[in-house]
Order: sequence, then structure tokens, then C-alpha cells
Amino acid sequence: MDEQPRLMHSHTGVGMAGHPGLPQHMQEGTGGTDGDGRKQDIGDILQQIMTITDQSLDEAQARKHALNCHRMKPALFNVLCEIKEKTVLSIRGAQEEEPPDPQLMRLDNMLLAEGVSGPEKGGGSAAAAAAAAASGGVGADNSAEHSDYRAKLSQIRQIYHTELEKYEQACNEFTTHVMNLLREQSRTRPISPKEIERMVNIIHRKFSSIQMQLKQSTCEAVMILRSRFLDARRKRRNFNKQATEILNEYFYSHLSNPYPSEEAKEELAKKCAITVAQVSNWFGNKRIRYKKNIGKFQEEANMYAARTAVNAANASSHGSQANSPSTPNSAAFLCSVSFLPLSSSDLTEPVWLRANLRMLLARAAAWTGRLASSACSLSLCDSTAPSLLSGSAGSFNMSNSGDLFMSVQSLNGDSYQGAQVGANVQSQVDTLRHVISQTGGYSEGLTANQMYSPQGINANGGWQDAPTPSSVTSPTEGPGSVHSDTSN
DNA sequence: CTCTATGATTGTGT
DNA sequence: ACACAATCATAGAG
Repeated sequence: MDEQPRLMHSHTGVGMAGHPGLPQHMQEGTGGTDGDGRKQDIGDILQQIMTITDQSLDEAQARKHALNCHRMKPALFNVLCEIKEKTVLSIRGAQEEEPPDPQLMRLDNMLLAEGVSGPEKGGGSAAAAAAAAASGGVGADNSAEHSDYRAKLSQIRQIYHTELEKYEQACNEFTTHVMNLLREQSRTRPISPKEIERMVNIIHRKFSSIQMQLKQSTCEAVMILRSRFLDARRKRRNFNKQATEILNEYFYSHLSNPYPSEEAKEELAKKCAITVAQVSNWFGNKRIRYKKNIGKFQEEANMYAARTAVNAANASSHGSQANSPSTPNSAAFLCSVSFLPLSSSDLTEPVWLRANLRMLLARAAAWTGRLASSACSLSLCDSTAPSLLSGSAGSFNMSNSGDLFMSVQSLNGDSYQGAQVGANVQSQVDTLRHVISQTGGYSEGLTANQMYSPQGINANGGWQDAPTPSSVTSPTEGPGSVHSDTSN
């Protein structure tokens, strides 16, 4: 019974179809020793199978037909079935259900998010819009770039879909081809539907790995495009002068607590035509840089503080002609001018306003250096008052803030005379705070514990002790206190 | 080109 | 979630 081994040999040989050396070897093996006719026939048939791929199509068809009609064909088929019985075990073991590839899922998700693989309309532009928002684009000046981005993205999208379609088509064609081939072969050798299915799976896996490469390179292309067109760092543009001035004005007029509330941020963002995130960035940068190098910002601080005071005075005098500061209108104006989310009642109480102003005037006089000792006992109705004066007033270095005080004092005079004290109170408070923070808080000659602490920059040079904008309150203050930042 | 200014991002702490 | 600090990367002035 040496038939079986030879068949096994030949069977493995089928897997290596087209091997040029094999037919010769087979011939040697079959025609050599016994010369048995049956074996000779089987050998011939096998040889024909082996060489079938080397033949032309017509010739192959003819031979295939001859093979199918061969008298020994059923016998060969039975033998193959027998062999199959033995090998099918190993095939069965090889079946495994693969979980979805996480990398492929990542790529799919990303392509979907970028609007490449999603629905045609909206996806790409939505992604572009999102990217535009992320880059903080103002709109007008880089809309051209965004349309360019969108065009490029849709180009990528198109290429991706074309390629994907091509791959899918090729996959289907190849699968059909293989299935036909297997069906054809199933007439000659035993092939179960399971095997066909398995083969199809293998083909699909191969093609999906190609697809993954396509997806990967598409993702890379999108990333490159994104970074080139929408990377905020690359596309950084300085804010325009007006926006910077608005931001600086707010910063220096709220120097004791430069943390704009969400509402204030939105207001600033609207005025500056930037995003709220950009406002936050700006304040973050400003705070840190101001703190790091106060000296460098002093001139700027003075300028803005003075300007704020002047603006406030103008607003106040203007308001005195049109309407009284005690009217709801002027209160609303005060809210909007200084971004104070105060209630109207907070601002329409002339008694405390006047009292505040008297305090301010007294304090201003004290701070100009003549009444240093008495200043400590004064108490501003503003929540910051106690802390503002917690340090030694006599230590404040007034040398570089005299001009500021001049302007404040004259303004106070103007507005106080007519008891029209609405709009400029807040700015004056903050202007004064500014002067304090500059002189008391930062002068190099001061020791840390002499600096005023909680509301302004603390001994460590930070505002961390300042309450959050939404909670700037004082337990001692009345209902009409001026808050540097509050939210309702 | 260098240097400084500045908007944005990232990592960390609370 | 927010602020801070460090850092990056570019803009713009010289």
C-alpha cells in the first residue's frame, strides 16, 4: 500500500501548483518501479493537474474536460475525499472569530470626525467650521484659507472614496472569481461551503488590510492639511489694536481682580471680535506676564488707568447732561461700560455712591502722602477696602503715580460737585487699586508682608487669593457695594 | 538675520 | 473646570 503516501505527496503537491520540478519528480516516482497501469493513470492525472496552470486557457479547458470525463476520475475523487477527512480537522481548528480591529475603529472614527467618511454634505464643512472655531479664526480674513481647506479636504475625501470603491470592487471581483474557481474545482476535488466561506474571509481580510492602509494614509493627509491650514500656532495673528486696547482697558481697570466673569468674557469677545477662549487665553497670558515683569507694564498700566478714568469722567459728565445717574438708564450704562453685572439697585443708591466718593477723595488725599496714618482707619465701602489698607500706607511709593492721582482728583472734583457720581466710581476705585497695586504691591523696597494681600496681588505676586469673580463680596458691605466683578 | 512680543498649547495643581 | 507656569511657534520690528 504505497499508494497512499504517494497520493499524500501529490496532494501536498497540488498546493504548490505550477512548481516546475514536481511533475518530473512525479513521473520518476510513478513510472519507475512497479509499472502498474492504474497508478500510471493516477500519476498522469495528477501531472495534468499540476501542469494545468501552465497551459493556455483553451488547452486547459480541454484538459479539464478530459480530466472530468476520465474513467479514473471518481476514484481519484474518493481518494481525495479520504484525504480531506483527515485534513479537515486541522481546518476546523483554524476557524476563529476575530474581534474588530481597534486601530481600524480609530481610523474610522477619525475619518468620520473629519468629515471624510461621513455623509457628503455637512460633514466636511462642519469639521472645517469646528477647526476654524478651534483656531480662533475671526472669519473675514481667513475665510479664504478655510475655503481652501475645505476644497483640499473634499479633494482628499474624493480620492479616498474613489480608492475605497476601487478596492471594494476589486475585492468583490476577486472573491467572485475565487468562488467560481472553487466551485469549478469542487467537481474535481471535495470542497465544502465552509471552506469557500473561509477562503472568502481570508480574501476580505487581505483587502481590509489594504483598506486600512488607505484609511491610514488618508488620515495622515487630513492631519497634514489640518496642521498646515488650521494649526492655530502657525496661523497666529496678533489681535488688532482696538481689540488689544479693549482687553487692556478691562485688565487695568480690574487690576485688583483681573478675572472677567463669563458674561464679561463674552462681552469682551463680542467687542473684540474674538472667541471667549481667546479672551481667556489673553487674560491668562496677561496676568502671568504682568506678574512676571510689572516694571515693564507700568507705563502701559498708567496709561490705561488714566484713560479709563478719563473715559469714566466723560461718561459721567455726559450722563449728567442727559440723565441722572440715579436713573435706571445710567445704571445700565454703568453696567455695560465697566462690564459690571450689577443689579440696577446696586447702582442707583445715591447715598452710598456719594459716601463712596467721599471716601475715595479722602483716601486719595491720604495716599498722596499727607495723611498716611489716618488712611489706615478709613474704610472703603468696596469689598477690597480692608485689605487695600492692611499694609502700611506710608510705605506706598507714590513717585510714579502722581500724575494718575492728579487726574483722579480732578475727576472726582468734577463729578462730586454735581453729585453725578455714577459711571466713574468703579473706574476710580480700580484706578486707585491700580495705583496701590503698583506702588504698594510691587515696589521693590517693600517687604512682602507690607503689601496688601487678598484682593490684589498677594505676597507671592499672585491673584490667587482673590475670590472668584462670581463671589467677590464682603460680609461687612452694604447692598450698594461696588464689586470689581460679580455675576448674577 | 536676531530679538522681542504675543497668541496658543500643554502639563500640573487645586 | 479653572488658573498658573512653562513652552512653543509665529509675527513683527530692528
